[in-house]
Amino acid sequence: MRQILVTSALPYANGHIHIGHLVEYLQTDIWVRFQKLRGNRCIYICADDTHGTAIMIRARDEGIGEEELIAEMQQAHIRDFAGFDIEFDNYGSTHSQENRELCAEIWASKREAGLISVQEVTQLYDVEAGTFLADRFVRGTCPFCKLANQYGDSCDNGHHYGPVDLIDPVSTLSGTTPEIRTAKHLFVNIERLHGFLDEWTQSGNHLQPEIANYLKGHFLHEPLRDWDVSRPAPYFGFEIPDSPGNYWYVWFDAPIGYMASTKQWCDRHGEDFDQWWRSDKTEIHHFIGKDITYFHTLFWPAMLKTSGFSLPEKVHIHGFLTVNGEKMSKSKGTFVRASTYLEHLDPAYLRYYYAAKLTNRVDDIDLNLDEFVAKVNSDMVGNVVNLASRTAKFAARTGLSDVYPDDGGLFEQAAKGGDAIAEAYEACDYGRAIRQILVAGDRANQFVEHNAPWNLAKDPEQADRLRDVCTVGLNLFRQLAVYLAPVLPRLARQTGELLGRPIARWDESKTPVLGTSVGKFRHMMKRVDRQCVDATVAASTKAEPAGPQSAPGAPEDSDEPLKVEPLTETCTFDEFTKVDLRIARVVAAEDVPEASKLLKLTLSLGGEHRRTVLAGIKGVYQPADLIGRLVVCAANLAPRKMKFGTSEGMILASGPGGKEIFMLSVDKGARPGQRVH
RNA sequence: GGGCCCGUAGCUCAGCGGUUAGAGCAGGGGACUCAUAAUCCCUUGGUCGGAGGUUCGAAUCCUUCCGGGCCUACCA
Repeated sequence: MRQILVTSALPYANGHIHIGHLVEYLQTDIWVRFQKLRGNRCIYICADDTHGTAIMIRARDEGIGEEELIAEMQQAHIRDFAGFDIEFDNYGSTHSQENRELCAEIWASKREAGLISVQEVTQLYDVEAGTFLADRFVRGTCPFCKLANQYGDSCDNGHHYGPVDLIDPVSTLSGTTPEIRTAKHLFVNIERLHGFLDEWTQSGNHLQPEIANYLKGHFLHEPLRDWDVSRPAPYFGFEIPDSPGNYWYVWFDAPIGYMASTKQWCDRHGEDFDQWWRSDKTEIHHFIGKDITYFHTLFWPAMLKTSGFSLPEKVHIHGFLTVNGEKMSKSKGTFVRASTYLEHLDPAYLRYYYAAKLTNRVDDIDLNLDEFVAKVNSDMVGNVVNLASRTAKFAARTGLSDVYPDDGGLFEQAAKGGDAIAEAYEACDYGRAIRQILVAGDRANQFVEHNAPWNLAKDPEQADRLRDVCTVGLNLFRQLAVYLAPVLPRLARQTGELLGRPIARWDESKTPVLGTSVGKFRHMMKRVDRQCVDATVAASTKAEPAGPQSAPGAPEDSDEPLKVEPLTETCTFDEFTKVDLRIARVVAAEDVPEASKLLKLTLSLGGEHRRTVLAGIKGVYQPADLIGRLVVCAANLAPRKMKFGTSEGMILASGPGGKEIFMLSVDKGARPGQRVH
């Protein structure tokens, strides 16, 4: 019997669980249920990730204390997970006494190993809010391309810089201009463990091959940079014991939360913590998304290594969720919260659909809503549950036969197939497992079809034969329920109730149930109603709670854009008139093949006045569609030499970037060359 | 510029060196009527992104190109 400790990444206490998160928690829950069903000793550990600036700011905005905020959010998370039958053995919090102590212990071992150094870090400081500003809390003008309203670390054109280099920086917390301040931060030297990380990441099957390659090419081919693990006060987190006024950075204490949550479980169950985190007896498996690969495959093993804890046996990394082939979108209603889903749909649907789609690769998975309806209905209701539905009624009268009847080897075949299905689950290749289960379901339906119990039921002399056919049908169904139990625990429970024997172990697929009575059949899964899916999307489309009531019929505009890009400082009329905006006609437009975002436009300001402008709108606008249209351009902007030529102005457009760029258009009658006042 | 993943039937995907390339769904035809308009049988449909190469044999291995996605760097 293996002893296995499994974790999912800790959800951040700053937001609610949505269907994207659920890919991971369902993937993990299925794996854990599988392990338990197989008879392995397995615990599923998780917790809320509660520290950091974002929590501090949010609590301040809501006018409540951080601890109140995180307590409420933890309750909401636990409720959402429970609604999807995600069953943790312990769900803790990084803001716990256990975590504080473990952080201190690990910290002490880093000190002892001489891995901690102090370095000066210069950051922007918001005097009014009384806090240093993380990059995403600063907006300003890019020092390279002069693009306004950019984050503190990089701009939409892909330039990288430090927040201190931003032109006209503004704090998004207070709207004031931050000042530059220097503070001492504590750093962990990871480079000293470079050799170990080379070895650990590249051998032993701890990582998927594409991840191991990625690390080799991106981080391990050069010296590893020191890791900044402290933040100066004020910060919501744990103060570093030997460095008053400094707090552990949220990413230092978050993974330690896995251990702290395990500790709570151990204390509740009289278990020895060291048997789980300092023992070769226990396999540790982390399930995470590809976005946090870096922390779990480099820093985390390095931290564990120097502190003498067990290293993960495997870090399982999954991709992101797309819906209908696109990123989840609030405006399209595909950013669906767990709680919203549960108001309209059965969690079993999503558990099944994700399982059918998941592989052991890092690929993104797509939730196609049409396919979601079709797949659940035809696979689960039409194929699997239908087996019970079409035989249980007859068997309720007769019970099951005492001796397993001849079924042409179907039961044995499906029993043997269990090993391959188990292998697929073990490898996190759930899609493969599901495919095999469905094949067994097809064969079982054929058996029922050929033996037509509905005809046997008409002839009293065929009663024994009828009972035998139903005994086979229900036992073949039960095998499917066993194999699907990790994915559909409720179906397994209902099957246990129907046949009077609970499903508790994988091996029960090898032994038929005989000689028992059969309960009254009740639908085990309803067909997915397309309207409920639409209702879920509609309920998710509602904008964030809008501000003041607007006139009936008026569009309800969210204030999100303003939050993302707060208004800048007042400028005078004279300053405004310094920018000479002109109407221009696009007379030529061509692709810049080597550039990823640029189109080369030739603008006419009337007569012979031409301007060449390189505009970052490739992929959003087609060159052919632009020719002839009127645009607004900043005409007196100093020419800028760029990699692909000189740009002699800018086209006015709004939007956050990426595919969302919206050029300003001009009402009819405007003429090229006219000034915009 | 570098890296990774993907490109197989209308859709979602399996197959990853060996008989005429598969499944589910969708489409077409039939059967059945126990079952949640479920099920069963038959069937249409693919120069396996393109081109080279290795091999007795390639969807499968190699090279290269094209297309899609992601990551990362650099330039301005």
